[in-house]
Amino acid sequence: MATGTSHRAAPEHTHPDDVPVLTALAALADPVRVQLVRELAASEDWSRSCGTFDVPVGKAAKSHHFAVLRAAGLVEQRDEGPRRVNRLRREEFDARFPGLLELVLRGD
Amino acid sequence: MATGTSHRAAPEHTHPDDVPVLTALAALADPVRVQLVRELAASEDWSRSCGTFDVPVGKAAKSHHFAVLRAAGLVEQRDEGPRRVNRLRREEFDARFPGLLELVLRGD
DNA sequence: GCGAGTGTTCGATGAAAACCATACAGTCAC
DNA sequence: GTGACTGTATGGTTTTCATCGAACACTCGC
Repeated sequence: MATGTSHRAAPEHTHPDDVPVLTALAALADPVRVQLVRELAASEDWSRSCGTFDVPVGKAAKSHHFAVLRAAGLVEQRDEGPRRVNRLRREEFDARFPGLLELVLRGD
Repeated sequence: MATGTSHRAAPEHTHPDDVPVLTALAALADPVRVQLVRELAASEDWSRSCGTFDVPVGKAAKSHHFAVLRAAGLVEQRDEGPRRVNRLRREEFDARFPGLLELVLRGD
């Protein structure tokens, strides 16, 4: 086998270009996911693993929310040893849905 | 009693400025409501009563959806005789959530 | 007043989604 | 290998929301 050996299934990603508007809106219409996105936006790319996010739900639910964000083209994930680190797809998502991310990050 | 007599309760409106982001996103994360907003955007202000929108739900559900849109600051309503006519709050909503409405109207 | 037309409210139902606890699958250090 | 750690998958509960049918309220023309 080649180098970079990982026997774990790579997470499935969806590019923002392939995401319907309704999917993007539904993904962002949840307080927990918005909090994840905001924390992620305030961090360096690939600096945060899923477990480091402080949201008031169990880890199973957290994992589910990350899957939703991935499917909405908002988050990219990569395996780094035992943990899965994240990156907010700022530019790609912004190119597809101009202003939307900024709106969510701005807050109230 | 003064002129313009209406014994019907005026619909409660919420100004976009008082709408949380999550409420706005949740309101627009529904296919029926998006269709209503799009049809409304393609019509003149105050030209369409609730019944004239062609969505695949009964009138009870339709009434509910209009209430949600009102609460999200997206729609303004006024009673005109027996019917309730609508207006999309384009500028006010756009001032509060720049780009969001345009995003939804653009479609996919 | 009466009847037709329009829209809201109420109660109930069904579907979707969030959530948890548990069990499982990798990765790493030892 | 064993054990600690991290995240995913599964099964089941709870909550939320869209929907409908029926009843109600209001307006208007007759």
